[in-house]
Amino acid sequence: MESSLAIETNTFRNLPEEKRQRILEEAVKEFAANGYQKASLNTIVKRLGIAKGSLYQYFNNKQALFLFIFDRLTHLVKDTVKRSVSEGEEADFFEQVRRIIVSGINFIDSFPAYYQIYLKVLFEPDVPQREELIAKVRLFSMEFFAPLCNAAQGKGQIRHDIPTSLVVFILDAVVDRFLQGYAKPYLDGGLNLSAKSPQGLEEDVNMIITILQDGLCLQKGE
Amino acid sequence: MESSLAIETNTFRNLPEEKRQRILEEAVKEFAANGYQKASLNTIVKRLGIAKGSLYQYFNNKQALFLFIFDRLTHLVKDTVKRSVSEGEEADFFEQVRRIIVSGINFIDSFPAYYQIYLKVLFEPDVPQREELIAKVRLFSMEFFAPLCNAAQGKGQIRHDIPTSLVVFILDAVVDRFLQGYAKPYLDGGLNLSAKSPQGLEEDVNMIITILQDGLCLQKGE
DNA sequence: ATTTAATGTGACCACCTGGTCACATTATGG
DNA sequence: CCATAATGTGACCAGGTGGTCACATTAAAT
Repeated sequence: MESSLAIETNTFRNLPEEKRQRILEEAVKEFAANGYQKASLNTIVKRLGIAKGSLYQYFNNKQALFLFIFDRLTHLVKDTVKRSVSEGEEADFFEQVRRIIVSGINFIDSFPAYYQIYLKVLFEPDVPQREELIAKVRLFSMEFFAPLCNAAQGKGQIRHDIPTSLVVFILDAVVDRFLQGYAKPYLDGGLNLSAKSPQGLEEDVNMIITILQDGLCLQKGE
Repeated sequence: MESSLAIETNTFRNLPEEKRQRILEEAVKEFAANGYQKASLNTIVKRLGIAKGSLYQYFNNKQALFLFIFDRLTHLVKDTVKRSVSEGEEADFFEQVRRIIVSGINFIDSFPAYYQIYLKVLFEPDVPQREELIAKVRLFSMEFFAPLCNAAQGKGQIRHDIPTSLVVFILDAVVDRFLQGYAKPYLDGGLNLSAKSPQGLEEDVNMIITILQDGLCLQKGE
């Protein structure tokens, strides 16, 4: 049941499922490879073997096609994160952080092209409604981390001499970079994340969590 | 004394200093605003009030102009970091990390357009020789952090149950993101870094260092 | 003053883009 | 079977790009 404010055309909605998927798949590939501006509708229609006019009967313009795809992206993220996190509702603070990272890895594995699009949007200046789009996806990490931190401070699980905003900032920085490094090897700082086995990844994640917990200094118990 | 492998033309090198600066300034502005691909040579020459043919007598093509500018960028980074760090040669590990962050802030304040170019290159897929260029700039953070960590582990300043590579990774992630947030408000996760006074920034930096030192857990002394 | 070399110039080129539209084709329903 | 609506089509458009080149202008050297 689509709303009447749908960004896509009735014509597109009435298309046979198979064709609709083919079109989206190809468009996602193109946007993932080239970002918004450099993505070429000519290339998309050429690869699909359909006329350009047809594409313009499915979506009013390039922007509409892109926004439709990004909307799917946010839904996919939402679902993936929820699935990974909702299980451990009452878990320890750092366990929940760990789950967020794992769900991020899962998302990248499941929908690498969509994650590419997210990265592109993040750093491409003139994608339409960029800030809103980023905010939509970030809502999960931000709106998720902030209450998590507050709760943890309440429960005495983390220190309260540091503002929540700074804690969230550090968590977000490390998590984001870890995922970026997993998707883009040249950003992993030599960790070689993309080539690691699930076990190897888990070890790295656990050590990162350990550092976040106890810091880089020598521990008293050692 | 330029090498004979110079990327720029003799004609450009013989230009009066003032004109050379004007041209570079305008080109830097354009690349900073639009990245490599979308930067327009037509726009540059229009703003400069020179003919396009002239620009092509200074640089063989768009790529040469860009590489010349990026080369200046790496030199500027090198100088800025060296100046900030060399003073505290024998300082504490975390103090040196703090200095790196401060020198990053200094660089962004001094050469905002150049930092913009770096960010663009970092996430624009088809800039020529992107990986080499990134590596050149990263060399400082990576090749700087790694020996720093090793030395610190030797001196017993940081724990040694965590591989150096992971320590470097976390440092790099946090430092990079902090600087990105300082330059791009929508990346600062609500910290509002770009609007803060130097004192405010210093406080944030110090708290981040504290967390890196001692972790997020409640400290025994509290 | 005259020749020669170095620079400056902008119209022009081929190519690509997002978007349009008159027309062909197909489906639908009476 | 036919009329009408829905869908598919690709040549075409204006606007932009990086790059070229024959020519004008200036500087240097003889």
